[in-house]
Amino acid sequence: MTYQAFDSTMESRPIRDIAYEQLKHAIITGEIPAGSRIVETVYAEQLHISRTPLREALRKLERDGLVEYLLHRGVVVRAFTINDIDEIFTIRNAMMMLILPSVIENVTDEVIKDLRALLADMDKAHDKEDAATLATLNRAFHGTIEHLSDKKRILRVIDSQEEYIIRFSALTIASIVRRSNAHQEHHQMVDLLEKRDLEGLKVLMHHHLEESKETCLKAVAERKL
Amino acid sequence: MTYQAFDSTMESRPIRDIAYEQLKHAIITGEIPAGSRIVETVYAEQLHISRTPLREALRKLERDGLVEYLLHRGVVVRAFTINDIDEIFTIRNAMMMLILPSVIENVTDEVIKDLRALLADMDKAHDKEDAATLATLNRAFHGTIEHLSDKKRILRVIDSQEEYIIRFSALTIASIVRRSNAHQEHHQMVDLLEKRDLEGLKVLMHHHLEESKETCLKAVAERKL
DNA sequence: ACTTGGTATACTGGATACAATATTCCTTAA
DNA sequence: TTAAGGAATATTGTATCCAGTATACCAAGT
Repeated sequence: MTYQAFDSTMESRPIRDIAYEQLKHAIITGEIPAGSRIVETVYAEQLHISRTPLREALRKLERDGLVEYLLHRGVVVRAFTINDIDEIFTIRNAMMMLILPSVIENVTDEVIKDLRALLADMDKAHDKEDAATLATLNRAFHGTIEHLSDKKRILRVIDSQEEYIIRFSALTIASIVRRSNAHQEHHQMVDLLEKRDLEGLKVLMHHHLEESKETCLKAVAERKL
Repeated sequence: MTYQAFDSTMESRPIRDIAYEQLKHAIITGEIPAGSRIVETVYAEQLHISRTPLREALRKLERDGLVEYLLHRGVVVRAFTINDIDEIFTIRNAMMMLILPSVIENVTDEVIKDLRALLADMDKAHDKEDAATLATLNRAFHGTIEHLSDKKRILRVIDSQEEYIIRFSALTIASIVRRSNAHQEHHQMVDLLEKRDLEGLKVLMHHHLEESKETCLKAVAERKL
């Protein structure tokens, strides 16, 4: 954690949101280990903010389930197991299956073009083995597809898992063989989208996310997290 | 809304949680209509609390997606459409399908006994046409089944929809024919659970929740909400 | 030594005070 | 008359303060 909630350039959003994101990131990356107590005064001081916005951030984290609240004892960071990873991918996969019909419905040639442009960039990053860029582009790619859907609440569920997925995608991308397969699958996705082939896309997407999960679980089992 | 966050008997939990629940309830029931602004000072006064816990409650509601936050302009209650109901039931159904295997795994004869006892009470309420009691027992019944699963995160997703389901179940129970069918299905569920028949339970549960959704959507279409 | 009681300390819970920003409405000049 | 500018107001954003509770520690008695 950078231990600073804002820099000199004025942010256009509340400090609590910045604090929230920093804490969330720090927890997900394990920078603040599971079981740690988050003492309000300590973190408020480290982030150079007062307790009030920090507490509001903690309430959000509480709703996210990242921290546990104990009466008169504040919050502690919740443990994070292999089961969690499994569930997170499972939830994501199930939600994806639910929104795909509306994705197909709403996809336009315009979006296909955008996705192809993204794919071109991803090709480059893939050839250069630029994992960091590839990770970012991957997220953009999936995000673009997902947000074709107008199922707001389902998207909210997906988004609530987003941070984890970002964290984990680094693991899946680290696997060379998985990276190649995933890359191919991304191309196929756009093809199927273009053909408006719902069933094909469902099968492919399900497989794609399952493979990601497996790779990720394997990586974690090998203690790479 | 009762416009009072606590009574004279000391509560053993923070005011913010009480405020959170009251606001959530008021929003879901429509007591605070969609589009309303929630001005902190106004509601703090009505609930006889200060702005601090109220704001923490608002942050939670924000994470729930019940209110929308606008920079320097506070929160407004989000609109609630028929699509939302559709999605809520859809999410619940999908999540249910994901946890059923673990439900079957963890079910014990002890729990079956409890469920049968619940069913007996439900029989009575059903015969007496005591809709209110039936609604409560229904929730207990489903809750008992769901929480047999050890999929913590998936349960969290289900629980996040819980309030809505409670609200809507009043609508489905209002339908006499649906009430009867649902009641029968509940009995069948326990039978299938006892037999550890995963596939049968999946089919039945899926059907059960789909029917509830349809009944609910129909009721809403008839402006009963 | 071990337990018990009490006190000090640390921390959360909640209220209030102050600052910053947005909105409203009125005034004034073209 | 209307548009622009600018107080006045309303409301959020943040900090600080006080009170209440739990925990830790220490001392005294058994």
